[in-house]
Amino acid sequence: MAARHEHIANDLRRRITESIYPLGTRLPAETELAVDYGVSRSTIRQAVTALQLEGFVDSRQGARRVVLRTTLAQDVASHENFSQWAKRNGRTPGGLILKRFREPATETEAILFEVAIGEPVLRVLRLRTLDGEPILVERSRFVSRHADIIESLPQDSPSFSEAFEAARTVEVHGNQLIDVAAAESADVTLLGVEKGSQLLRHRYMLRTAAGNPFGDSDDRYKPGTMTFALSNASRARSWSSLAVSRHAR
Amino acid sequence: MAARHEHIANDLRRRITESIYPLGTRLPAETELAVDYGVSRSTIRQAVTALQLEGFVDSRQGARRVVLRTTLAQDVASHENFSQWAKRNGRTPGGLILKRFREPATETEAILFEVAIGEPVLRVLRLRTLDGEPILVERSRFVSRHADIIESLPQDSPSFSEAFEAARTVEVHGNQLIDVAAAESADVTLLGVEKGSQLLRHRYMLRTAAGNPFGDSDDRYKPGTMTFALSNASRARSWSSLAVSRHAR
DNA sequence: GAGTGGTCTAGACCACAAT
DNA sequence: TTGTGGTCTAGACCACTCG
Repeated sequence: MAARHEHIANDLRRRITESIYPLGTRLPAETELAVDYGVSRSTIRQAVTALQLEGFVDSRQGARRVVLRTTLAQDVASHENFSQWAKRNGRTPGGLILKRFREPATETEAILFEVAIGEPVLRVLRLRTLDGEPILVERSRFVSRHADIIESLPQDSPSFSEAFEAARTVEVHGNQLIDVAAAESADVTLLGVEKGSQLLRHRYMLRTAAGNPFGDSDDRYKPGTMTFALSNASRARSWSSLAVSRHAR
Repeated sequence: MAARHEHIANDLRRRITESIYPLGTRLPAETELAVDYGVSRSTIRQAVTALQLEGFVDSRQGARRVVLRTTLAQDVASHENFSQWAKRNGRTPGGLILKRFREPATETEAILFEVAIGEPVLRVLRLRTLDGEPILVERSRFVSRHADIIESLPQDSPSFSEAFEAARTVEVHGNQLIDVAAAESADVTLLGVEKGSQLLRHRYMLRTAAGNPFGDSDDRYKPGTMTFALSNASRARSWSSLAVSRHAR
């Protein structure tokens, strides 16, 4: 099914996050890993290069790779969404739609989403879970046919994006904002945090691959559950085929 | 000097930006490029994978690579530092060093910063202000000659990076992490927040332009004072209805 | 000097796309 | 069916790090 280098990358990533290879330690040499996994050195290089690009390890010619970080983090510069991220890390994403209703677009929304004022906009309040644990509260808005897709989904649909893909609508994050926001009453109840506590907030526009906006989202994470990573691609080293998990269009 | 795959990547990038391979066209096949450049297919793959990661081309098994964008958009906001950001927005950045002392490098720090165990590492605790208002608490570590630069600065120096620049040491952020962290006692006192409250945390390695690590930092912002903005629009660049759903960076 | 990562070759087979 | 990219192997040599 999955390629060997992907399996190996997943395994090494797990070893790092589980502190089998703690922060600041050296990874085994490529040749050693090749023997351990019973593959060629090239295949090992494919795997560790993926970890390097994700910022887990640093690599310098002549020296062993060093573990730079040990926490799982969503890469905000990629187009991977929450459920894809969860699955790639061997976790089970879940979702529960709590509210789902249409309202006419306000003037602001009309400009934001490039629709007419008064055109219906679907508003969704959803709790998202990881391995059954509440992780974040998602407040999203959708226009036009994307709203139809969402309305046809069951209440506990784990992933909207899969439905978009099935409908041949590719979803892409545009500009993103990250800050903290005070928990509202819904957040307090759903995430089990104290009233007035601060949540990690991630806001972003949703766009089709053609660049047309079709909605946005405001995701608020329970403290301690999520880290966002971004890499300064100035050290853009590469080599053939990373562990790029793709989805059909 | 540079590797062949780098030369080839540079050449292909130039051909794309100069519209020798215009937007939406197909790149030559790997085997064809291999013959043209007189190298093996693997070397070609190293080159075109770099272009793929930069968002210039899309790659799908079985089909030729397609040109996705033709402009040299600078990749990812190399995060402007705090004082630069403040000045650009017409605000006055300030800083106050509260602690500044050297301690021998632990084993982890030695590997992380590529120094010998026991070599002195400068630890700095600093309050940073905006128009006189406390905004964030910064915990940073520096090695070697960078430590000397910091130690020579006055206690209220508004910007370390300017001192680095004056010393001809270019500072570059590497991988960055953003999450929330509980306020420690120092944070409570300095930022005037409640005990146990959550702060927006920004962690990053410091590297020279050559890629050598020379320190790191852990910055914690008072809620409501800072928002991080980023965009992955370069990859979202449109081409009809192509699938651009991937992870990796 | 021994070990390690960076580069490169010359094959092979497979999965998927286009026609 | 043919072409193409994705994966993988088993070598080789070089540049660099480290003890």
